Amino acid sequence: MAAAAGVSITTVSDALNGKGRLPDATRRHVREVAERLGYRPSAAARTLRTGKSGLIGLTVTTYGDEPFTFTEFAYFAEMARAATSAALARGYALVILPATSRHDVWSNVALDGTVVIDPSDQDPVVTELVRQGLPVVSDGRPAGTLPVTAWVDNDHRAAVLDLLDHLAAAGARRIGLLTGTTTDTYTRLSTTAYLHWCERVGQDPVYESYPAHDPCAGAVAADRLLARPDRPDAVYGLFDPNGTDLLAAARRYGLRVPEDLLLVCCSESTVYGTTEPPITTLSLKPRRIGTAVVQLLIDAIEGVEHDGPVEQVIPTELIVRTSSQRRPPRTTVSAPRSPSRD
Amino acid sequence: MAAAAGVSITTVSDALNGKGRLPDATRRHVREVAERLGYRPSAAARTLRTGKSGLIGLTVTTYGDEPFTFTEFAYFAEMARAATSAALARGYALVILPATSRHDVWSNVALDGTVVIDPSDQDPVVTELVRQGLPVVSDGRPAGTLPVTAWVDNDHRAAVLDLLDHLAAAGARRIGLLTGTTTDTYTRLSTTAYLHWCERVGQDPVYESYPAHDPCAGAVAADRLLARPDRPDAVYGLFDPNGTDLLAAARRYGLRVPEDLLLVCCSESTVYGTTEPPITTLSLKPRRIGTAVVQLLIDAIEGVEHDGPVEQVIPTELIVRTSSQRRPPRTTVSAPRSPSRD
DNA sequence: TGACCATGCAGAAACGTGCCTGCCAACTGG
DNA sequence: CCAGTTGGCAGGCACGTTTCTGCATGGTCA
Repeated sequence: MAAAAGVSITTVSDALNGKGRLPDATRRHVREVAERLGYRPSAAARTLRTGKSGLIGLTVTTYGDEPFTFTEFAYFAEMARAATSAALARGYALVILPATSRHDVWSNVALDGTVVIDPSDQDPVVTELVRQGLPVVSDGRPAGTLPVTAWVDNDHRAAVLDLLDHLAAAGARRIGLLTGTTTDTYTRLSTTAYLHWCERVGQDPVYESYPAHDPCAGAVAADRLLARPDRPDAVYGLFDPNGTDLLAAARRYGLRVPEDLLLVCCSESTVYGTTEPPITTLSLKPRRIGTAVVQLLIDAIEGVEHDGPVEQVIPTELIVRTSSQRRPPRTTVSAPRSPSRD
Repeated sequence: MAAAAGVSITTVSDALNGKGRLPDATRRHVREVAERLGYRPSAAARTLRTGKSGLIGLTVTTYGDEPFTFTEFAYFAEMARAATSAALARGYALVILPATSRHDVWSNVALDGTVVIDPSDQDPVVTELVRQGLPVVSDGRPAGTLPVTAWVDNDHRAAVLDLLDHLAAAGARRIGLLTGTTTDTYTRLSTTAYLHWCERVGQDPVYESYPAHDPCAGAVAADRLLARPDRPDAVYGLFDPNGTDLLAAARRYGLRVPEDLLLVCCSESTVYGTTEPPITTLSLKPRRIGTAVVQLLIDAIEGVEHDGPVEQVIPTELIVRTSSQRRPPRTTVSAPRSPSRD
């Protein structure tokens, strides 16, 4: 390449990177030759020399044997998409990595930093990365003393309390919970918020737990919850598929929604706008979270100072639909759903 | 590191890579010191030296301004998940890249090869990669003379013909199609298969098109299709959300499913098992496609010879549910859905 | 006219591997 | 006892950048 342009290696580098003291003529000439030859500088060499790879990792905690939970929960898909977009917009690319510390893969890729979704307490991957001096930003407030660079999360407690108040205001006397057996922060915070609320209003807790990664178990647990002698007249489901599961279970028991049973679930799926009846959902705004996480990470990589705290709380949104309104509005032709933009 | 272990750099390299002529004692010693120091060989240097990065790209064609379509279609999410798993299982990591040839990102990452989902004819990214000598495997039979290394696809034509026969056997007299305005291979093949089928059985085609990336437009198009004077008594929707869209539209027009309207859509979403009524779906088996694509790509990277053709056709699966059966089975308590495993 | 500076470029040292080559010691066979 | 072989390691080059330094040349100013 340098030979083809009749200049030195230094000049090529300077011309392409806009550095050095070169007249425009030389710069143009070099770029033109590079274009003609289809020359692409070696990313590996650049990375070796500069120490920056332009790659950031994305790690999703794994339930079960499958490495990812992308599919079951629209949350992860949306969050990952937003993160990818945000990274690309700033010239970075995203690498998807397993949460398990498989040396052979992790050490094969030179990362500038990593996004970790829902890290467990004492997460070995995180501690290893931090030891290497790499910035780590987590989606989900880190448990314990996990030394992340920054984190982004919702206020799960407030969201659940607000949601339960909403159900109570709609007439619910006994609200049930469909929750998970896993110990991740989301499940834990949401469940304790529920228990607190029950204590505050003097209701006996009514809940069923199941392993969230098993879609079959979700349907069974929904059934169990509605089969109880102390059957709730409203249910909040913590996970994405709970809405359809609960709706199906309600139909099996002849319960009308919302007349006999109020329903809310936490989901990012748009299908709940067109179910019969449409189901109220709690959105955690994964796109905003994915974007925020990546921004914080790249800021840390590039040494941008944050005077504020490196914690960011994203507000949730309760999308109220028919399933949580005791008096459903007069049935009218519902407008086609419109795309939500954040 | 070499100094800490009291050996030469060569010995360290040989010890960690299992090469050279070293007694087990030395090998163990070096590995132990490396472990103690938390030493990780530089991925950038290794890549520079060997020419292999252990990274493969994943590119999704973009509709509209958002770089990815992950969310709308469970297909992409499942396919990406399977591809990621398959790559990791063979020691590779996946990098998500934009389909647009943004130099700054593409040239920042050293790839060993790339998976391209649904490349357009004359795709500039593909031709550029091939020019660089990198293997490219596409999900979707490449249009025109696109020089991909290998490809994997379904037999869309056969799938559609089979599906239409199924609807006709269930009593459909006039089958409508909800299709897209885009020119990707999937849409094109499916639509022409529909037109062929219509011609064969002597039915006038009844279809509505809309830009598939716009979820709002899908609902409107579904409405349009059922509002036509030549209203079909069965509809096949090419895209994931069409099922719920059509169901909602049918309710608005007072049409019972499946008594007045048979419904099938192409989707990987599990929600169609619990809608009212459950909707028959055509599954393209994205997990098998994602796995196959990555296997072929890594085989090409590692120089594994294929005596057979480097084309692979994955069978589709028609998951028959109530919505496409004119005589619905006696209503019974439907079993909770079980996870499908491929 | 000589000192000084700006301009335009080239040389060369790293970055951290992998691998080829080579050297020394010890062992082996005749 | 000596040539040949084998085991055990170290030296050193190359991968393709970035960047620091340095060397000319020509212009400016006192």
